[in-house]
Amino acid sequence: MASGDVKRILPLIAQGFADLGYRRATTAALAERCGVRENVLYRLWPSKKEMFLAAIDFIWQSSMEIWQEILSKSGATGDEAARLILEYEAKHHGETGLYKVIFAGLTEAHDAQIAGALRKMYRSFHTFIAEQVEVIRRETSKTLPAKFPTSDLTAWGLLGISMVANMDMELKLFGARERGLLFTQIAQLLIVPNAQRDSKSD
Amino acid sequence: MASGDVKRILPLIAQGFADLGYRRATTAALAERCGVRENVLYRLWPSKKEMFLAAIDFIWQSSMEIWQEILSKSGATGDEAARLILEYEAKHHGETGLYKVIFAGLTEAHDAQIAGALRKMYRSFHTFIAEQVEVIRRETSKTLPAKFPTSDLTAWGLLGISMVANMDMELKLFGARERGLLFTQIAQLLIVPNAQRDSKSD
DNA sequence: ACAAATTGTAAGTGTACACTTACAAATCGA
DNA sequence: TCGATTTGTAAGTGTACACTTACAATTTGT
Repeated sequence: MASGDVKRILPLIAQGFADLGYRRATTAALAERCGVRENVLYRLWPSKKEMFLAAIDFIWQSSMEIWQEILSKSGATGDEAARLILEYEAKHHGETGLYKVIFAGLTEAHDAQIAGALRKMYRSFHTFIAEQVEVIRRETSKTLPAKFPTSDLTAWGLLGISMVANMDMELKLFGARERGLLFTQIAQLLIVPNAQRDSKSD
Repeated sequence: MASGDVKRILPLIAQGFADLGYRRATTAALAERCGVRENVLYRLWPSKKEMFLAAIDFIWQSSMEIWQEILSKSGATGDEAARLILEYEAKHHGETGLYKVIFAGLTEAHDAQIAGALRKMYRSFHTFIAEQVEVIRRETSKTLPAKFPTSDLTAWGLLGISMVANMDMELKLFGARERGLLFTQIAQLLIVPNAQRDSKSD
């Protein structure tokens, strides 16, 4: 039955798009990775584009599940949870292929459907992060300085950090050490106002 | 003569890649935009890839020239200069097609030459920004708090901010207003430690 | 057990693309 | 002015790709 096949095949399709990008992920290549013939894929989706849209959705859901799990494991919410997610991202960043697919999708963003799918995904992503920032700020309960960015804006900034981190993995710009610092030092600075509490004049 | 032609044609090629991305920018489409036949392009460059590499270089140089000009206009260096560049980026962001080409290149990063060209470009970009951050920090001459990111790290963070800003332009994620704040509030926070000097308890 | 729907295999089809060839028109160097 | 090089035009070529068709092998419902 179709739905069973989709469950087995979709992850492989998604990985294919993540590895190869949209254009290089030919239907033949995708089929081979799945161990089926091309027409089998076309029985599950009407076109390559539809396969890609399904892949975006799948990868997004996978990423989300991982984060949710991290959140639920670290006694409910809070600073600790955020730290765990950041640590996880610093280490396993890009493992799900989320950003690879985003990069692939960006060059196909002239297509309204693909742009829409990416937008939807990225906005959920943003909302999720902004919520975490909110939680942390409520807990630390310091009054925010004037002109300190809203958690909304901060979340976009954090997404930006993730973008360079992933570009680094793609292009080898700086390396794992600095990538880690990006997720800890810079992220801290954006999230809580008192990251600079121990101000020493050396 | 060839070199004259390159001067006229290369900007159009670059714009073509920026508009269409690597794969969709077919040699036929590029030729038409330049008002010449395909084989004329192949008399200037041996392959499409070589055209793309030339385009990367051209766009990078154009961007650099703009920034240098801004710097030289605003009485030497300093906070003012940085503010001007940030303001310029907030307004004209993506006009040169720099980021579009980066996005296009990222999906072709499996090719060692293209990856190399992007890496080189991005590293120069980073060096330039890091230098500006350095200058500003020296001028404000406040002792940096412990664990405050180095100007090097900060520069990567700022590049990340630019990335989301450009993704926004591509996908319409948030809009011009927040894009502006990204370049002012968030950037300020990363560059100087005392962005939160007027801490008011509302 | 047997017709009907589903799955697997293999071979196309049309087209779009990177890149080439052939050759006429113009330009240039002497 | 004339041979040689450069420039412009037009028409290919081979191939890789999205997508299809035909049909045999299975599975399924009754």
